[in-house]
Amino acid sequence: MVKRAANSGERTADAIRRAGLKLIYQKGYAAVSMRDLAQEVGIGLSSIYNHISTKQALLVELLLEHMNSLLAELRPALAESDGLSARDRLLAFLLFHLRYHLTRRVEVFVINSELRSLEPDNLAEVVALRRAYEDELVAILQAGKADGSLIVEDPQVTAFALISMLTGVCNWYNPDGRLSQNAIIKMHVDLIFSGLSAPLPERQLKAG
Amino acid sequence: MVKRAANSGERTADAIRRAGLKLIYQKGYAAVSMRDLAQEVGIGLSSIYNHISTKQALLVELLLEHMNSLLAELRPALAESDGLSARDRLLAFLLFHLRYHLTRRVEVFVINSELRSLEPDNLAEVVALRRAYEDELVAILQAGKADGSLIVEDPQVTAFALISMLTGVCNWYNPDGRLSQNAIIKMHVDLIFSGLSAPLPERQLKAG
Amino acid sequence: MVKRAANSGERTADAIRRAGLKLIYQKGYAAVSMRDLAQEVGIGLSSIYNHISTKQALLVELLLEHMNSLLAELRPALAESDGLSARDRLLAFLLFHLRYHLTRRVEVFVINSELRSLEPDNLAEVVALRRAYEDELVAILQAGKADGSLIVEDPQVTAFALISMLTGVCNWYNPDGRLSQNAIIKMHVDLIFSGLSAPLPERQLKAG
Amino acid sequence: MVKRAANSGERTADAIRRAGLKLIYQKGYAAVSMRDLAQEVGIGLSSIYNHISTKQALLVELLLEHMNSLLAELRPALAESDGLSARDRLLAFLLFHLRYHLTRRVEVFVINSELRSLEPDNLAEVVALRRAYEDELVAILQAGKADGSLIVEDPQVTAFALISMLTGVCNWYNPDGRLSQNAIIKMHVDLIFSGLSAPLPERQLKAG
DNA sequence: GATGAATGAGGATTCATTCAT
DNA sequence: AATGAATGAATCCTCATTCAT
Repeated sequence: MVKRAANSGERTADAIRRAGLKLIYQKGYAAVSMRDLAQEVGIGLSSIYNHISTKQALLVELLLEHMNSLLAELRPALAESDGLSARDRLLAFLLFHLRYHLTRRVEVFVINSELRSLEPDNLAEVVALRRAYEDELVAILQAGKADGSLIVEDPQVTAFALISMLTGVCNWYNPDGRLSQNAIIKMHVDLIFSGLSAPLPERQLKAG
Repeated sequence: MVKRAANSGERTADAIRRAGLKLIYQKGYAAVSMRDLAQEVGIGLSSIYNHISTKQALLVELLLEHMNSLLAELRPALAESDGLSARDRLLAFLLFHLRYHLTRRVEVFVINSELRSLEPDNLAEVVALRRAYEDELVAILQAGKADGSLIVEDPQVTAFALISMLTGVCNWYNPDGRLSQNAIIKMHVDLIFSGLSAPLPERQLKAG
Repeated sequence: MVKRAANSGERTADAIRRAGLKLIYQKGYAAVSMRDLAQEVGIGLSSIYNHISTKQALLVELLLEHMNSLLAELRPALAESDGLSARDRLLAFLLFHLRYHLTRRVEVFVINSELRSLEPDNLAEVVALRRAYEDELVAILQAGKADGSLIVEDPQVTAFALISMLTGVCNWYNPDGRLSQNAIIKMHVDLIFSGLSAPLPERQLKAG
Repeated sequence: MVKRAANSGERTADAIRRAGLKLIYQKGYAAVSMRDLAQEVGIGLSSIYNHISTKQALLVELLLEHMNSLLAELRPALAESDGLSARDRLLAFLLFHLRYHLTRRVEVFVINSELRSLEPDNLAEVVALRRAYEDELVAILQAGKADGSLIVEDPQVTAFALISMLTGVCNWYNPDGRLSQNAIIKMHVDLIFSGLSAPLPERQLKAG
């Protein structure tokens, strides 16, 4: 009795993913009920199970899809600076990371807050991808430390610190706010490369 | 079967707060059940309600207590550098923030992940305190921008960026790990003040 | 384990209403648990919520349905005596009221005992219907007072008194008892129209 | 540490009874919690159990006390009309009943609505007293039927009808309302003795 | 006599999920 | 693919009652 376009199944499945992402972002995985989800999508509760097998499966799917696309887009972004210095590669990484995270704030927030909602096996899978991403940055920092183009004492710690800072923008960035993405990106890049300390003459003399 | 001691009431209430903090940290507020909490404390489920009025009230109490103690301890820490330059005051802030957050990782994690579990009124109260804390940093950055001791384009953005980075250590710091608190603190302070870019002669020349 | 039929939904909903009415009659609204109700219906506890939204909603539904049907049936019953004297209209009202209340004793008892279990808004709605019913009687008594066919000092008070008396039969009438509905109705009508006082000659003389 | 007047125990017990009566009247026995009761009295929850053994025991105590005092006051009220006609004795009963019920509306309401909250043994005890009261009225009606001073077909049914009507005043009487107790009493007595039917000339002729 | 703390049982309601239609 | 009905387990919280202090 109910007729839909040929790909209505895919459309519904997509709607479920989108609604799931939105609701998990707003309320957290544990606080989102399948009823909430069904209502947001506009279908009956039990219909959801024609498209996903489990609430947990939906979360896993969302997180894996995010991590895979993050990694998939990182490689070409870094490739452009392939022969260049670690410093340039770091710049490329930063630009990519910030652009990507500012654009997909919701996914980023979710993955950072819902790791603990994952069952062990699923957690391992997601964490592996996340580590792969971090390792790209660690590798750059190690190279920079080696070639002297970057001042890095502990690449792992620095990588964590940078990712924490850069990912934090998702928590407050508002696309309708007073600052453009480019402005925000520039500020962060400057901060990371140059720090806050002003190299004033007198201070340089004192130090000397 | 019933155990009682002089101030058993206070002791139980404390145990509930401690257990609540721990469980919320591990599983998230929404995923912690009052049964879990009772079992962790080692009392009957209904006994919990002799000490807290509501699950939500427990969360609020934990978060407010944390924010209040954070602010209370910040003031004296900053007071020591009262007459000094903005740069010195920033250093004092960074040292305090890192030390405090490395010491109370659990509370910090909880407050950063459970704001969305707060009912509107409670959220407003907690957020107000959090803003007061951030504003201390913003004020320092503004002063540094004004007196030229710090390179800051947008104090608000920089404050967010710094807090994101500094708070991120809670996510990975392990007191039994290979790095001491002091080492971690030093790395972060260096990164914030000086950035990663190495001021090598050849680069300066190139740039010039 | 799962039973289903064409319109099993409606059937279950009806069964819930019937069981609810019966249990509330027997034990009182506050003393009926949803477990009791589910057991009486013969379904799982949580299944009830596929048919009603709330325990309170069930009560409201029962009471409103009763009041609406009472009013709906009153109008045609009165219509037959439309052009007649107030005395005749009163008789029609009494006959209708007694017949109806003797037939639906359970609903009548419930509505008289559970008004205080209603939340304010629901109470207002039910009370409005109840007042509409009372007003029909008040209007008849007023007309009778006006045309002199009835001795009525205060129509409102008399209406309350009559309804109290007539509704009281629900508390003791037993369809298997020694008295038929008709006998009971006759006694009440006689009492209301003529009172208990015997018009003995000597007394009439004394009064004269 | 806590000192009270000598009879503070009795005072508290009384306060509990009063508060219990009030709350049961307002919300119904099942809906009143011991917490409610303690709060109304202004003492700690567990302190209640120094004065009553059980929630049910409180209800029984209230109801028995009411019935006993009702019966105790009825006897002298009837004694005054001891040698007189059944009609006069009925009048005495009506006056007593109305006066008493108008004065102790709360107790009357409670006993009429909470019989079903009584455990079987307690119910039997209360019902026995209630029957004794009703039997006084039945006896008067029987006497009136025998001596011809009252028109009564079935004394039992008439007794129920009268008590229902007379007790109903508790549901709407308001001591601050427009009608005095005396006015209300007169109306009811007139209604019971004379009925509503007006003895108009033409009707008398028709009847003759 | 008063009470703070404890408790097992039970309160209404929601949970994720299944399955026949 | 969609769904209404069903369900056992779990949700937060309140219940009347007890008892050591």
